[in-house]
Amino acid sequence: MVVYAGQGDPRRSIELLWRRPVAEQRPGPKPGLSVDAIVDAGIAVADEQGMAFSMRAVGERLGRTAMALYTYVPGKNELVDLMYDRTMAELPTSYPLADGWRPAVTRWARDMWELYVRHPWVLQVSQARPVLGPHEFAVIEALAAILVPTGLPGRELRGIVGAVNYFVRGAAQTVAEARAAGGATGEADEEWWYARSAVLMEIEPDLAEKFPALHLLESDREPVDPELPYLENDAVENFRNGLRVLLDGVEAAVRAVAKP
Amino acid sequence: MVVYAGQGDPRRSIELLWRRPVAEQRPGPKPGLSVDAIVDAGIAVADEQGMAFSMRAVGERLGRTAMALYTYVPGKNELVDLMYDRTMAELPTSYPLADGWRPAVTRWARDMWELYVRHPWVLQVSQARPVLGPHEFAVIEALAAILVPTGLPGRELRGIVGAVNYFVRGAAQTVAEARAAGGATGEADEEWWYARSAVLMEIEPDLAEKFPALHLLESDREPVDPELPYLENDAVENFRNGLRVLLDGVEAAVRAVAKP
DNA sequence: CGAGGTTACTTTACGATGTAAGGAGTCGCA
DNA sequence: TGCGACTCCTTACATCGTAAAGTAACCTCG
Repeated sequence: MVVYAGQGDPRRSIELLWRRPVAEQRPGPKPGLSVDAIVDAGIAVADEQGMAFSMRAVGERLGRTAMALYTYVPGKNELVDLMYDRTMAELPTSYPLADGWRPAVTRWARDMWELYVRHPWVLQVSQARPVLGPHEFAVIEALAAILVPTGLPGRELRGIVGAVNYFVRGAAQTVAEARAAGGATGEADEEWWYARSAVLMEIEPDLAEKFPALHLLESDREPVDPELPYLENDAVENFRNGLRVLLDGVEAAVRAVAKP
Repeated sequence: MVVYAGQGDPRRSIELLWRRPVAEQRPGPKPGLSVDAIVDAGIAVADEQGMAFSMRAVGERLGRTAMALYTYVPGKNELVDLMYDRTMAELPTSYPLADGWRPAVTRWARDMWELYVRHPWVLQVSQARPVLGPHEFAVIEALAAILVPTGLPGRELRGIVGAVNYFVRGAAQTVAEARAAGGATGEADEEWWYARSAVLMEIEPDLAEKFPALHLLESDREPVDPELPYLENDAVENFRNGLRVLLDGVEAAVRAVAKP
């Protein structure tokens, strides 16, 4: 389930995201909950159960029914937006530039990647239309602030920011979903892979000849970290090497601007 | 809804994917449907309604009930796997290398990008655990076959293949979801953006000062194609520039191997 | 202090969804 | 001719987001 950013009333959504203070001293019973409490509960539930968490589960965690949430939040979509933005607050808002842009971007990417792995459901919030919350802005600001001093033009910068973003997201998705799928079925990566590749080899024994380049691609594979499961090792390796290549490309662009 | 690759019986899944021929001349009534017909109908419905299509809708398109499908296909997850692999068959299985790897990879990326935009639901099939169908293999084989002749080592190649993949997926997701969200609500990009940015400016007037780098990032924006809606223009621009940067990185790696 | 209106929260209910269970009809082969 | 495998249907269930309406708590104003 990909959740699209606030399709309801834009004003209500944005006021919630930016925490417009609600008028105090209102008639009626004291609120027993708060938007913050609901968002926290939502994140906790989503971390456990993934994006397919239910409003009932969030309510239950707060000792309420699902419908109680609708007093504070217009619907599940908007709650997810709030959860998304609150999650982004876990990241630093700036990175030291003492050693230049490259280590800074690398650290930004690693932090982002770790956040995705920590909160895999975030990967299922639609990227197309930004949530437009304060912390989402801050995260991209942090990356932009690293790259702007390179002197690259806006067009170039947007391409780079996009590419780094896409890359980190994709790389993280690989681990996150590997874990989620394993967790859901209780099946470890190795078992999953083994069961399938065994059947595959039996049904299609000449795979290696049919896809020679792919076979070559899988050569000299060495575990980066023997503690980690199979697919995760792959993902970590791909993240490191892929990011290096990508940043080499950025370096070329930066050099081209520095010495025209 | 992210759909995880075949969590059911591995043998059944893989036999379906590789179209193990079913014994003919079986007792019982003649099958009125076929796996192929169901997969086609599924793709058609998913293209219209997205990944949240229902088994009932697929059945209806074939003049059957939802339950009729379960005779041919174990469940929705497996059907999605089949749809995914069939979709990958739309792509070329090899690219000419006459002009070197770079234009070939560029074309691969563009073809892939267009496929994602054509079938946005494909973006929601989990990447972590491959579907392991013949056409999925063929698509990665095509990319690998372009890059293997560069002489790069396996580790490096995997990083690059991953990065290109992630990048294309991410870039495509941006357009695809922009369209899907617009299509779902009947709301054009411009309206969506306008409604939100107006409220945002009203509530948080000093955005530009709060996020200076972001503000700079948005500078000198020119529509690539005036026919296209707002967000799509962005996406196309980001795709071009991002891919160029990424391939510059690959070029650096290739040169490093060529002349050590 | 008491009435009236507003708010917090609950109960109930509705229309989706994926799919399990079981039955009705159809056909090949003994 | 009948048995058993097969296709397809009907019915049913749990689960989901959330609409509607009711109840009880509480502030404000007379």
